[in-house]
Amino acid sequence: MDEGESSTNNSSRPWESYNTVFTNAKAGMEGVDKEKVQRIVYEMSKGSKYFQNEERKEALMKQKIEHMRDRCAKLSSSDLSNYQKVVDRRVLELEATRDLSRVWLHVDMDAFYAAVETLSNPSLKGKPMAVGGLSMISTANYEARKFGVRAAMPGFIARKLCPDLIFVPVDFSKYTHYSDLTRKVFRNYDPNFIAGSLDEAYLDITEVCRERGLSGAEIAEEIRSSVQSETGGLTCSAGVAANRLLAKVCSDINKPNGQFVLQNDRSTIMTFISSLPIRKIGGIGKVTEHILKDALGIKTCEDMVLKGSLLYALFTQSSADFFLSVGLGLGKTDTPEARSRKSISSERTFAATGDERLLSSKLAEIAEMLSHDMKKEGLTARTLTLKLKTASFEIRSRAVSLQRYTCSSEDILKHATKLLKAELPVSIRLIGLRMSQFNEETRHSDPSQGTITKFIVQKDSSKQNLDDNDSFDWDASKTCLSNDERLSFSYASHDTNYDQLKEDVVEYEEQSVTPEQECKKKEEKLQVLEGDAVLRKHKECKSDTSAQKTEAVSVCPQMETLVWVDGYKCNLCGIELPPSFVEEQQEHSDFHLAQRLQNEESGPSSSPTPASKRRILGKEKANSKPKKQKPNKKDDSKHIPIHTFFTKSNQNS
DNA sequence: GGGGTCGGGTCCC
DNA sequence: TTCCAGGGACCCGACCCC
Repeated sequence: MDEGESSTNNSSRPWESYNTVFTNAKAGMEGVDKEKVQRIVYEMSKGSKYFQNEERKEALMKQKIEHMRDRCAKLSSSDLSNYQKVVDRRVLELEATRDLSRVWLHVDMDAFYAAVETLSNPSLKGKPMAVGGLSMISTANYEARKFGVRAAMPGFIARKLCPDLIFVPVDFSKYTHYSDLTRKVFRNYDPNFIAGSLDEAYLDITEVCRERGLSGAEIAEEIRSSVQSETGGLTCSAGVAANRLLAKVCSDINKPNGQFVLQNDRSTIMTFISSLPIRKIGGIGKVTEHILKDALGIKTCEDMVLKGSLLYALFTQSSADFFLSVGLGLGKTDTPEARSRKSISSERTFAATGDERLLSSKLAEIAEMLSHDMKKEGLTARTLTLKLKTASFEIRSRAVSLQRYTCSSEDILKHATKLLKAELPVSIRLIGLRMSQFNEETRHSDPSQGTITKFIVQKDSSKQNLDDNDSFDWDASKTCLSNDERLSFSYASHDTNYDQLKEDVVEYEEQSVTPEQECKKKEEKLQVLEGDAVLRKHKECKSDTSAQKTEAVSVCPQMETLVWVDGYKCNLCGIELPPSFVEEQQEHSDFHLAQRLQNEESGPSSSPTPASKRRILGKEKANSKPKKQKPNKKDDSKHIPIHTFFTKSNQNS
């Protein structure tokens, strides 16, 4: 690109400075006439609202870069030498963490969605094809990529680039099915493999290499070949390296249907890294690349170390640390802790409108979708965020934290409407709703509950045809947890729940609530205690008041003894757990025992307290609460490197 | 000053 | 003809309250 040039330049080739993600080199796009693609994308975008917004963003980025250059220029040599000392110390510290004992493999399916579609419709073979629609493409096959068509490109531009392009609508159920097949293969090599998405995974193949006396390359060959045969022809690419960051870079090198192995040897890694463009690193996107290149002259990973003092001078410590570790070829080598979802959202794009009635009906639709998804996952949350994209592509978000956890579409819509009304009048093309700040107590019992829920869903649904192993593992990989991890996690949470329960009882006694609030609270309590499985049952009964009462009593037994009817059905609350779920059944029995103890101790009126309410309550109690481990902001458990980089705040400048 | 919250931004698939 | 998605994570600065 023409770095110094403004987006409003008078060049005879204005498209050259119109940088979109579509012009980046991607696998399969080597022979593409880049300039032609760039020109067509530019011509089709020019003057549009989208284009104007891109220009606005570009201008902001340039401003940021200028600002950084200024600050760079103001650094004295003594500043720099001080920062260099910091770098030297950090290099030593980071080097000390280098672990060359592991062998990581990153598998990435080749043009996954497109390949699946071709598999189910062989007539598409050899023809340029894209999965998606005229507004957006999810992925394109390699024939289409030759024309410059690629993922995240609007379909109407793709069609211009490739008039014969065939569009196939997205069908996630199909991709999930094939993804499951690949995961069956991965599990044989690493039962705790990390699923990055439907089409990629990280496997720690250290043990399998050692046990079978095979090299990483041989295992990679074997896995790729198994994936191909198990799926009936889907190909994938693999990268093998000492850590996940490098393995991911490697899997892209010989794409498609190839592999690349980077030896676990420091000097080999340093050589590899030395010329590696920073954009190849996961987490360094378009913006970060430009900032590093244009403001600091950093183009390769090696430059990150060479210009370390500038990085520590201009960026926050965590960003600088990440850059430096990239420069040293370091990455995660551990199998990460469980990663649970932090938010759930739903959004829809439509033809821009300022019509209040239309917008409110869209809002209601989205609230309904979100509520449905939350109920499906047994989640309740208390922070609602409204996202709007205006007709001019400006993105706004407005959030509100509620008094209590909810998942009801009425609650969501009520608060979302307030947020939206405050923004009107405005022409909007997208509305999104997100719920976050989940009920933590529920969250702690989530891991095993996911499995339980699955069981119940399967039992309830005659349409389900997945076998148990498949669906369980699909769940596990979604939350990045192995079955073992889920169990241990669940056990750990058990005591917490009981302690929590006792505290909630005490706190509840200090409040007065309306019957309606009590009902809602009961709903939360049920989740705290038993997870979404019982909640589901409870909700089913909710429409019928008398049934609800019966249910509420049945889940709060006093002194009965638990018996597993037919080996799987709890006589006390009716929850169903397969006989093979020995530990879950035991855990469930423990729950009833705890409940009995609690009832004996505090009497029957118990209900949780919303977090906000708890804060208002006596500090003593709040403090005595077992503190949940708050994830460290620089937590190493993240297994997918996603970073956003911020410069240090503008101190006195 | 620390923690919580909100809003904007970046990145990934 | 059609005119730039949707879901999720994380980071940071600013602001507010205690």
